[in-house]
Amino acid sequence: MNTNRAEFANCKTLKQKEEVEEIETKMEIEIRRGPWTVEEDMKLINYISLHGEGRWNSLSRSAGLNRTGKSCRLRWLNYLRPDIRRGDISLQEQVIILELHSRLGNRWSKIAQHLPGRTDNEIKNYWRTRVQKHAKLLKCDVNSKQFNDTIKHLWMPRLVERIVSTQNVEFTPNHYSPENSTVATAMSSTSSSESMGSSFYGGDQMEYGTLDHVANGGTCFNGGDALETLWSVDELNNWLLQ
DNA sequence: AACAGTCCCAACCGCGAATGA
DNA sequence: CTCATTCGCGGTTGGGACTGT
Repeated sequence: MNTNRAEFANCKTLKQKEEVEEIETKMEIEIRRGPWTVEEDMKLINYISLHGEGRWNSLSRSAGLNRTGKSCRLRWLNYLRPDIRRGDISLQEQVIILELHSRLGNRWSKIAQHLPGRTDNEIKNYWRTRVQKHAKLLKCDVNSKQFNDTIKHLWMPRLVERIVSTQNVEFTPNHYSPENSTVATAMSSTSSSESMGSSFYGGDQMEYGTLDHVANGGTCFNGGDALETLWSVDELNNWLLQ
């Protein structure tokens, strides 16, 4: 025991000191879990504003937070970051989520990259609470071809129709179809932002505008109850039976 | 008003990948 | 190269808010 004490006292490297601190921390302080307090938030914000992100475990200790590095990282990325966008998922964002999910599956962080200010957690929650709810109502699996077709041929066109009409863009039925989509073009006609990359619809070789363009573009619509007001369950079921 | 059921979202957990010693 | 640590992702859960009876 005394030998260890002496070793601790003599340790010189940062790594050694961090290890000692960690041992002492584990012995003396209970790691906090659960909801964050305002005080904890402030500590994290202040520390990151001075020292930047990264090295979350040591950051947690240095900032005087009795939290795991993981917990700090999550709190920062999903809640405290200054560029976080709050509020309902807009209609444009819904279209992007549905489209990207059909291509990428449950790769939430990849999908989130196309939605500035939205976190993977938020998109994941949206999918689970809103989209899966509709699959449940229709009594089909969320990953089934049937449900994917519903999204592709009914849900997305309706969303796009609503976006276009809200933006007062001239709309014809040809503006959106899964096989021949000019949706992004129509939707981005009021947008001033620059195109940033990925093709919007129909696979890698097709060029119908860009998702990022849509995400960044124009007016932001409140889409909170959009799914529920686009159609009734009966209407969906009738469509499925066709 | 009280209770039960459902919804929603912040936070946690486990695992694999990346990085460093 | 190996092992330990850290990071990031996707799945899951707990509990407060909301809604219906």
